[in-house]
Amino acid sequence: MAETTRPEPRYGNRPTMKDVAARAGVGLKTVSRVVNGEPGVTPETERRVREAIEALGFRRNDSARVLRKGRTATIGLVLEDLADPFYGQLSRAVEEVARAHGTLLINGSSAEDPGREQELALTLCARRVDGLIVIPAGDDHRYLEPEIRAGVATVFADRPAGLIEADAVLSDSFGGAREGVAHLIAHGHRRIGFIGDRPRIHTAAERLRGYRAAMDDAGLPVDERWVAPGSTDPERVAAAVAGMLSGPEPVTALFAGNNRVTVTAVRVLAERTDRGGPPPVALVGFDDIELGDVLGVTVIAQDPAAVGRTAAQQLFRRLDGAAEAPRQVVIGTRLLARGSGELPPSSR
Amino acid sequence: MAETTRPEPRYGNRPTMKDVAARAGVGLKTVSRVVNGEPGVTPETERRVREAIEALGFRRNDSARVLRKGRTATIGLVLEDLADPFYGQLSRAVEEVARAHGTLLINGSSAEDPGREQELALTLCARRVDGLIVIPAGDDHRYLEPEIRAGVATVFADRPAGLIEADAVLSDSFGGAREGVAHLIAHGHRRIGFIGDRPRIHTAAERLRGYRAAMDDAGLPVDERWVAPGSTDPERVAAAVAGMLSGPEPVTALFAGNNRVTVTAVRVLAERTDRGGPPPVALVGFDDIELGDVLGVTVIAQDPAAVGRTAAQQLFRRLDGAAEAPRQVVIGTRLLARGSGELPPSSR
DNA sequence: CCCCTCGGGGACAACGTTGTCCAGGCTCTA
DNA sequence: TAGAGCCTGGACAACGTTGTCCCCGAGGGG
Repeated sequence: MAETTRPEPRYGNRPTMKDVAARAGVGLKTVSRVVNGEPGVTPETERRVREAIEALGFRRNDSARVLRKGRTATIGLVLEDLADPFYGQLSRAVEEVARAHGTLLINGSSAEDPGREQELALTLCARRVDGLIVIPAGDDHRYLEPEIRAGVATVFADRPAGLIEADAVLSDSFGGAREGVAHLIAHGHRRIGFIGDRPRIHTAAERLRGYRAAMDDAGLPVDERWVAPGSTDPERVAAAVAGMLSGPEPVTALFAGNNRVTVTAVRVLAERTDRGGPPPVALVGFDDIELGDVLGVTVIAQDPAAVGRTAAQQLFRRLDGAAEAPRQVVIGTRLLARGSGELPPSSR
Repeated sequence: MAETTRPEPRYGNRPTMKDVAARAGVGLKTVSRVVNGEPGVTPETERRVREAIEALGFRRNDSARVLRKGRTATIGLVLEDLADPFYGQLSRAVEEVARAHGTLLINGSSAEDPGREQELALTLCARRVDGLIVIPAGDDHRYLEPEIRAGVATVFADRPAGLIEADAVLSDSFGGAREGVAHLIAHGHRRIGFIGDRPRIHTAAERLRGYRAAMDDAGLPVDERWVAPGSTDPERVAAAVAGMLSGPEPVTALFAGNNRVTVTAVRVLAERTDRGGPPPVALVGFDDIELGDVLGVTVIAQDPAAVGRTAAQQLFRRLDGAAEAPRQVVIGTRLLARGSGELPPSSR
């Protein structure tokens, strides 16, 4: 027994090209030629090889292929939570672009945990993805520097990179929020509440900045009790809404900083109305929600598919060798007026 | 120049263990020992190796590792459309189980195209995933037989496998639909419409069967004009709804066969009501939708996360060597009464 | 003081594929 | 008919890692 290694079940003992070659009575390289559609094989030989492949149920081992060729034809996408429709659509758009380039996509969720983001991104690098699209959870991406230097094309989406220079594709959070709040002001509101995600998150900070800019543009003061940045946890959001609507000078309108906040706000406001309670409160949300049209919720709509598509296209441009300086692309937002944002201030 | 091959940029010339070994002044295997936390390395040597790793930005090449070890620590998930919240949640649940097992998940969308399902599944097999979870788009999975025989653990989710024996985790489509339709009957409806997905899809057929069973249980006849299986395309669904609500004997209630149909139905019915039109129509949908509570839509709720989690757990049981006969697990559904399903029949 | 043991470290082969190079047989032409 | 290609097919090395085996040096006991 000269046999040495053989560690485990070994892919359940799959046939290799060598086995196919033996069965077809040809050389190893000839099988490789057939499998890869390379020229230089007689039809008769090819037939024999294909027969053997069929009979043995052979399938080429891509790990070995990758090792030899140096390219994996794979890109990675690190996102926040696949169960969030926003990221689902974004991911899907990336997948389609990848597919068009004959490339496989691996996506994973960071669950908004910077540590997990890093772990995931580096795992993907160890698998030697050709490129990486990252939707940041953290705000320090220096850990990616060695990878980028080693040739992993990297594009950030939805939020910019932290502490490194890199391509990024973003939605216009600042402009969108400013427009949404201005819309409320145009409909007569003066006391407007802002409920957003943690300001450590770039988009959340930008939206808050847009809110303040719109108020400032109109010469309106901002009472800090109207501003509630923090987690998107439904309980926290519900409490914030309740807080802003109580007291001597309640807000007459709300701006919700993202789709999860909007959903909770809609729910809370609906309960309030069901109880035959106080007059309705105007609402504009950042990012569209499903059935928003039916519910009559006015939103600043982002285009997650466009963000994903654009990021993927930029990534493939880099993979094709584009070497310009890193650039930021901003995807515009659209105000969809559906009723909730056009309510006049209640008379108290 | 004895150098021969060197095909392409080669991962951008990443350092290998050999480079690390050279820099640290140790043997190749010693680096491997450090990287894998194997015993038999002096602290001093380990320190030198780690320093070299850091300095060079070395990261182990998992392709080579996989080739050598024979296990990829990767599973694949073939689903229909990642942008659909149902699959997003399912995928996320699978991801969490995989993560707990130190395994990476690769998911891809078949776009409901059987050809794409097969292409994707076989691509994943070529990458030597250890296991595969498939949400079928097609109804013939014999193409997977060689893979399964070769040792790829395979579990089907949401829909059973076609023409092969395999584990499957399903929602109770038949029972759920039957319960939903019975609910409408209990609220006085006699003419109930069914709008579902293409009956080639197993779950769609089961739900239609559940509809018929409930009608039959109550001794009610089914007019074939009330039954509209087909695509979930909004236009088709809208037309079907319109058709059922017109004519001399319109239906007084609708059962929607899945979340996409429900969404369109809600939208169409809302428009009808906005126009101050005819009396409301009762609606029960299969599968929950976002904000269904706010909208007051009665649904038969599935638990996509439970389906995904259960399928993943079964997969890992197989990977751990479980060898019982293939088995089907059925996850129950829950009726959530929220108003739309409790409306009485309109008096015309 | 010598031998034996033990433990750290290194040489080597092998995983399955693909790129290079060459051998042999064929055809075509001078 | 012989020489010059051309076409088919195969031998071999290399990709980066890990498993096996062995060597060498230090330390302890006889």
